[in-house]
Parts: sequence; structure tokens; C-alpha cells
Amino acid sequence: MDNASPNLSTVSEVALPASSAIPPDAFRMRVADSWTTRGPGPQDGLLLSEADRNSLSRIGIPLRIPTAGVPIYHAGDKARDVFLLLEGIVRVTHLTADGRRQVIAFHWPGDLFGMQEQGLYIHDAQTITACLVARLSVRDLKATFLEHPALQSHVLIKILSDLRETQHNTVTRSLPDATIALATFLLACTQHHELFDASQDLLTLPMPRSDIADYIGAAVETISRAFRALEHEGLIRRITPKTIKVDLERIRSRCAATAPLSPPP
Amino acid sequence: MDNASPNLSTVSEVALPASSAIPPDAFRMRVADSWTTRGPGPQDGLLLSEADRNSLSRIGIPLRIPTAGVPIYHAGDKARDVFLLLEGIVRVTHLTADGRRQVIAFHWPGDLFGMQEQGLYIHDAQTITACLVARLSVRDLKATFLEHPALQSHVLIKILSDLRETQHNTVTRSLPDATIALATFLLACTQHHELFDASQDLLTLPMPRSDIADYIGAAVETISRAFRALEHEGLIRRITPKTIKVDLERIRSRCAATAPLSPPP
DNA sequence: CGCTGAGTTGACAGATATCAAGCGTAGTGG
DNA sequence: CCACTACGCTTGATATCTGTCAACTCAGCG
Repeated sequence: MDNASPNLSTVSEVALPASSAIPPDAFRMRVADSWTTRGPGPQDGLLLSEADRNSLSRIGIPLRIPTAGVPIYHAGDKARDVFLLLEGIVRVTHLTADGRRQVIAFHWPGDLFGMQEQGLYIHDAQTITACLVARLSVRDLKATFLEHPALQSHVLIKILSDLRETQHNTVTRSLPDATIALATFLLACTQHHELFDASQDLLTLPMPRSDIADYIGAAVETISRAFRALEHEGLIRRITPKTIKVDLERIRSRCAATAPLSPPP
Repeated sequence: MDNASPNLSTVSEVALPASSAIPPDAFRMRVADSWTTRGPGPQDGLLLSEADRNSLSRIGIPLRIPTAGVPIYHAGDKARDVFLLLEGIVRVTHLTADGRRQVIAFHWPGDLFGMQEQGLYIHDAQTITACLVARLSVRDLKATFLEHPALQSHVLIKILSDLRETQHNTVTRSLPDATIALATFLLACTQHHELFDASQDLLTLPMPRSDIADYIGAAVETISRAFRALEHEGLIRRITPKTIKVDLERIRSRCAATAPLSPPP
């Protein structure tokens, strides 16, 4: 519900295009099974072939963004590139005419972003943490698809995965109670080993409350109250606002009641 | 919010597999520009090449479903096929553990559906009207992709379009007032020439109120009240519950306030 | 003619958005 | 080094909207 933060800096100002190319091994593609495996392990990740990684390394221009809150592109900008996130976390948001903000997605290492329509970006993208991004020209990527059909298949599978995640989020957001919605969100966060220390059940949230609010579709105050409710129920303990000790089992059982799961095999 | 209707019949019982193959010209793929062109015309549609249409005609098994409310597949079923809708309207829904229902998407002629994860369908699909569906084995489709890379590109673009539509729906559903959400939904329906008679401004809604409710994420009663509100404001007139005279201009301006539009070029 | 189901309307309780204020931490400048 | 400030987060009070329960209308159908 917050407005966009004042754009103190743009990606072109703060980004440090590394002089050398990105090593092929840095490229990977995250594919999440949002619906079936809501289990413990973060066993996602789509292995790219060596040929695919080399292709991406050839056309990918490194973009290192050292700070949070840096816009990568804006809605309405001419869209010549898509981006493959290699390190860090990015949020994609959309502003409505009446000033409301919606977080469309959080992106993690291995995610593609840069959704466009008719040659224009339709959302805004900003860093949440320091990031390393591979900038891929759409023209080059299309050309690479022709030479390496397997890479195109991988991208297709990746987009399908994104569609599933978005659908999953749609179901989450329709939950009647913001508390459960938040619990579901936290559970999803524990799937990302960038955030979750499984040995201590410690979850580190990189994004501010307002991002969580705009992602779930609630007011910041509601999110805050939901945190308190979860803490009172003993499902979580707030060490700091961004560091949270979670009781995975109890969170899971709390979410099970309204889980959008298909019957397990 | 309704539960699934009792499955009086399954697709295997009522479908009439036409003896002959589907003529290649019947195949097309719908691609919608959800964000930029919220304009009048239904100028969507992705032309497939003759080779692509022939390929699809070769592997597509026709499925004619003469009635509404027939399940095509269920969540958890073994997923060997995807479906290309050629005629009619299909809804894809998801049931949560506590019995709530979410309409994930409505599908129109030219849409692909059959979302799967780890070899299982993750949603339910049912007909809303009589339908003609091309059943495509995933195995055959993958093989065809290798022979015809252009077809895979088209499918990739189609999935991107679906992702955009789902994101768009996410923004719509976050609207503060169900009345505006409904207006946005009706506006989207006027984009489908299957439903909208532009010469008389007459919109024919094929789906029951409960489907609209579960799509927008509101109760049936709320939808009913939203219809009344729109009628009192003079934006629509209900001829019958399913036949609605719409004032496109006024609906557009009503939606503009909260429209998730990027700045027009 | 009664039945059934979809759609509508009303009443009420409950959850959330909004407005407003207080709190804590981190960064800034003296 | 220590205030001071700014910002994110939290909490409280209140109005509003929505979900729920219930009743009613209407059309289609046996």
C-alpha cells in the first residue's frame, strides 16, 4: 500500500558492470514445485547443460548492484532485455492509478524477470538486497533459442513454474484470515536456503513489512498484527523484526487446514 | 466458495471422440495483451503457421463435450495430456483442504490448459459450456517441439501470456472494493467476442455467479450486491441474470481509477 | 402444482483498512 | 561519544466492508 520510494539512484548509476564475463557455472535456473512438494527440502533448481550455461555466459552482461532499493526498470520503459538473477533478491511491483502498490513476485537466484508486453515492461523491478544480475538481450536470447532448442525448453519449463507459483499465490491470497496467509508466506520463505537456517529454525526476512503486505494484499498494520498473533500462538518468535525463529511443524499444521494441496500420491 | 458440484458424469462418459481428426484450420492460439491494450477490439489471437497447425492436427485427439459442468480432469490425476480448447469455455478451479474453492482461470478458444507438476494435474477443469477440445499427449507434444521449434516458441509466448493474465488478475483481486473488481471482470469479458455483442452492448455471461465469486475471491452475495451497485450507478442493466447491457464508456472510466495500467505510449 | 436451484436481498457479526500515536533501532551530525 | 532524527515497526481506536446466516423470488421442470 506504500508508494514507491523516492528513486535516489538508478541501476545505471550504481551498477558496476564487471569487466569480465560471468563464469558459466554461475548460471542456473530455479524451478519450484509450489503445489506438490511443500515438504522440507529446498530441492528445487533446474540444472542447465554446459552448452546452455556457455550460451548464457556469452550473451549475459553482468550487472552488480551493491545496494537495496535500486530500480532495475520501470513500467512503460522500452524493454530490450530480460534478466537472470544470479545473486540477491528482487521484487517486482505494480502501481495502480490510485497509488496502490501490488508486489507481483519476489525473485530469487535462478529466476528470470523482465515481463514485457508489446515491447514495454509492464511492472517495476527493484533490488531488495545487493544483487548480481545477468542482463540478456531479448534479441540475443531468441537467436540463442534457435541454435539451442534445449535452452528454450528449459526457459519454457521455468515460465511454467512461475505460472504455477503465481497461481499458488492467488490461492494463498484468497485465504480468509491474514494470519494464515502470513503463515503460508513464511512457510514458503523457509524453502529458500538463502533465508532459512534449518539447523536453528531461524528465518531471515530480507524484505520490509510493507513488501509482505503488498504481496499478500493486506495493510502493513494487518501484517504486524498477524505476526503478533502467530507469536501468541507460539508458531514463531520474533528475535528482531527481520529475524524470526519458526516452529516449522506447528506452522505446517496451521497451514494444512487451508492448504491448496492436491492429494498426496 | 461453493463446493464442487456432484460429478454426475465424467468426460470419458459423455465425450464423443469424433471419428475423424480435427481439421488443421481449427487450431489457433489465443494471446491476450492484458496490460497494454485494454481497448475495445478483440485483436488477440496468435496465428499458427500451416506447418504448426498440421502438426497439432496430427497429434490432437478431438474431444467433444456436449454439456456444461463436465469434469475434464481432477487434481491428483495422472497427467499425460494437455488440452487445447477449440470451442466453448472451460473453468479451472482448485479446492483447498477446508472446502473453499478458487477459480484459477477461465479458458477460451485458443487456450491451453492442463497444468501439471511432477506428472500430476494440480487443479480441476470443468466445462462451462459445450466444448470441443484437442487432447494432446505431452509426450507427442514434446516430440513435436523438437521437430518444429517454432511451435515451441509459440507455446512459450502463449504461456507468457497466461502468466501476464494471472498477474493481472492478482492486481484486480487486490482492489479494495468488490464493485470495482466486478466491473473490471465484466470489462475483461467484453474482450471476448464469444460473449460480447458490440453492436448492442450486450454481454452474455456463460458462468454462474458462484464462478465469478470464486474467481474474484468474494462471496456470491457480495457479487450480487456488486451487480446491484453497478446497476444503480447506471453502468450496467441486468436483462436477465446472465444477459447484461453494459455502458462500456462508463465502466471504463470507473475502472480507470484503479486500473493496473502502465503509462500509455 | 410443487420442487429445485440460481439469484437476490436483508440483518448482523467479524475482520480489516484507516487514522493516529507510540516505540525502537540505525544512521547522522554536532 | 552522544544526542537527534528518520524510518520501520508496532499498537490502539474506529468506521467500513465483507462473510455468514437466513429468507425470499423467480424460472425451469418433473
